[in-house]
Amino acid sequence: MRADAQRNRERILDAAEEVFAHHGASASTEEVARLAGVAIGTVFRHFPTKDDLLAAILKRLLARLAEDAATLGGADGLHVFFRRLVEQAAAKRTVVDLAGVSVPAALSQLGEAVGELLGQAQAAGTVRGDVRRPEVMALLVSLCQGALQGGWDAKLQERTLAVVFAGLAA
Amino acid sequence: MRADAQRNRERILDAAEEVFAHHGASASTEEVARLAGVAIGTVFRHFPTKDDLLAAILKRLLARLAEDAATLGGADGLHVFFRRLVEQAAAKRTVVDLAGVSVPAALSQLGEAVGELLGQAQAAGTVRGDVRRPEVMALLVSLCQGALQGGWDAKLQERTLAVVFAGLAA
DNA sequence: TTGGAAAATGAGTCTCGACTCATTATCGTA
DNA sequence: TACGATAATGAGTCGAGACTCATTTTCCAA
Repeated sequence: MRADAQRNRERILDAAEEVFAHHGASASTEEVARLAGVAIGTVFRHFPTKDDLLAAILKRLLARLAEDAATLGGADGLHVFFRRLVEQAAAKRTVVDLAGVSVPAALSQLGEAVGELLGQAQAAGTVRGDVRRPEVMALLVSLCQGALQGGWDAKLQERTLAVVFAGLAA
Repeated sequence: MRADAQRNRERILDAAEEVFAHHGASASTEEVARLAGVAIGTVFRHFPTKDDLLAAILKRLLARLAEDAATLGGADGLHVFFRRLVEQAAAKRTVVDLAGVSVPAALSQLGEAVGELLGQAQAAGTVRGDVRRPEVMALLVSLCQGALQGGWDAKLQERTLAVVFAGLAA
């Protein structure tokens, strides 16, 4: 791949992340091109359809999250991760808005990272032993959705998470 | 209002509820008109913009939910209501998909009904006393969002709700 | 019954956004 | 450097869907 192509690809991904974070997945490809400083045709050369573009940034984002999760650990790693994700969701629509686009590989990667955190929390006795990964993921997704849509303030977020954490606790 | 106008208004609302439930808020007004058996112009005579139509069915739906909540009560009324709502969310996109449209009056009506259920559950000792209405609403909205998007099966729904109920419990 | 107001009709307009492609520019190799 | 391959450009096509309005139909009060 030629150097300019490589450079533009990165620019487009960065721009797309920014644009979709602010205006949701319904933002136009044209807007992405403008922010990236390339012509619209260039965007479509790299990502033949809008869905391809969405899938690409979603994959990147999920990978980043999984990586983030992997650096955490210990008794309250899971709790920290929950809080961090919910906070981000309120600010950035991206992850949340993209129900339609699927990137199975990236998602399962995140799932494993969360499973790891759950295991550690259970080992430390911070979380009940009979809780399993699927419901933890379900709660995570739900809370992100809710935070985005509801426009929670810090207080409400804390109180809501407190209820969920209590439910997870031993 | 003339009799035919009244009749058509009802038909349109019913059709809209059906259509938006299945295909989400992005379904076309034309589709609604077709199902209602009226011309597209008739829909716009009754609801000048698509948002007006969405707001109208959302208002209806929230009122129905509030009414539903009002018939419940006792120690586990809140729990029953949670479960019922989450189940519906998985089947019908309508309530959930409509983040953008706001119908403050209808929403606060639902809020009060939930508050009432919460009060009763707390009086019965089924729910901790320090839980307040806003976080209960936040959890309700979040779980509906999550259920819709995640396509939960019955098992997962039950396990997820179990965690939340444990968090609410005394 | 009938006249006119209210309502319905649906073909047509308009906007917006995804996507194309002939042309032009840029890169990297020989 | 020169040149062919690769990439970028952006005006233009296309389809979809919200909304309009001149015309026709329906209701109902007198």
